[in-house]
Amino acid sequence: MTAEDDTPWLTPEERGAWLAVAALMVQLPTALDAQLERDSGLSMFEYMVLSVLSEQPDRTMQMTEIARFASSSLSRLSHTAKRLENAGYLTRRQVPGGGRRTNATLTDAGYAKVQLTAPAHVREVRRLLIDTLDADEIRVLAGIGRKVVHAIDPDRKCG
Amino acid sequence: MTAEDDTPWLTPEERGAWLAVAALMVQLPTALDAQLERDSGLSMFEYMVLSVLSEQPDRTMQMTEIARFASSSLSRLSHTAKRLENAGYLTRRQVPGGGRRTNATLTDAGYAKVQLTAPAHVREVRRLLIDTLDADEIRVLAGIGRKVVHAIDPDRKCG
DNA sequence: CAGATCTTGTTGAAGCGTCAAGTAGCGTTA
DNA sequence: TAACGCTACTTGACGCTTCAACAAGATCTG
Repeated sequence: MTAEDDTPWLTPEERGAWLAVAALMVQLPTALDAQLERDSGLSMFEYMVLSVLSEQPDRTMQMTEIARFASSSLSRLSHTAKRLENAGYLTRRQVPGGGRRTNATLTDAGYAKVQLTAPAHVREVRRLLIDTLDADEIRVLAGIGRKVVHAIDPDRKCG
Repeated sequence: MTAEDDTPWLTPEERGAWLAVAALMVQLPTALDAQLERDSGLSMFEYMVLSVLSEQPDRTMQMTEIARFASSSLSRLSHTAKRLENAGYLTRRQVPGGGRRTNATLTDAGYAKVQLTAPAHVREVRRLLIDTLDADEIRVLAGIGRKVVHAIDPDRKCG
């Protein structure tokens, strides 16, 4: 905050953008979590796990893949998978082949849960994000997201 | 997912933008938290509290104001304030005037902590967000943030 | 002035995420 | 074939956030 140091402080415009992003970064997850919790009893993260499984042809994915896709630690996923397994939404099984790989598979109940949950969730994503912006903003936003994610982790596989 | 229902599913472009935002929304807080934790032992939220106090002329703010500014519940702030108070970074005092208002004030140690922590934090915000984008993107991003935050909570005071 | 209600803030319990440690299969090296 | 190391995953403990309940002061209302 002093006048003369070598810290590259933000300009007023940059600061404004940063404050706006910080607010979005905090509030959007909270808002989406609230809708999911209220309507389905799922957290955003749980929904992402079930959702990504539901998009696979065999409703199956390896734990590590799911974790990468959901930007989560394997530990977090393992805890959550246990809860989802207890709830009857998925099953886990060692992959017979090699290593200690584990596959998670969506059960019929899990698939039904996603089908039931998706519409209201998509509506909320639309209401809060997509329909709030015009086509140009959406295009720019997609680019921004990809650039920032790349800055955070240059050698990431998916996303 | 079925062909005929009234759910306004996302177009491929919209879906791409949403996935990019979702990734940003999850990874940027994690990355910034990691830097702060590593270099200062503070969480992003703790830093925001100390930081906003440091910007007040008298280093003082009412709890409710701080909570609004940090997009947090009063409960979360109360717990965190207790920890920051125990760490010697701030003090709390009932406002003598009316109601049950409580003011938090940054101590000298707290102010020093912010001064010490800010440069590396700003550098990280620059590295991951600001310097990754061009001026146009930053301008658009600021607008997007404000619009989305407004969609989430139309009658919010600050931000 | 008694009671109701609103705002503001704190507290304790429960749940989730993180971190460090442990388990498990497999390849590689000696 | 024993020892080491690597990847993949799980587990338990600890810390933070949330949620519900409570507390404290002010104001309104009969």
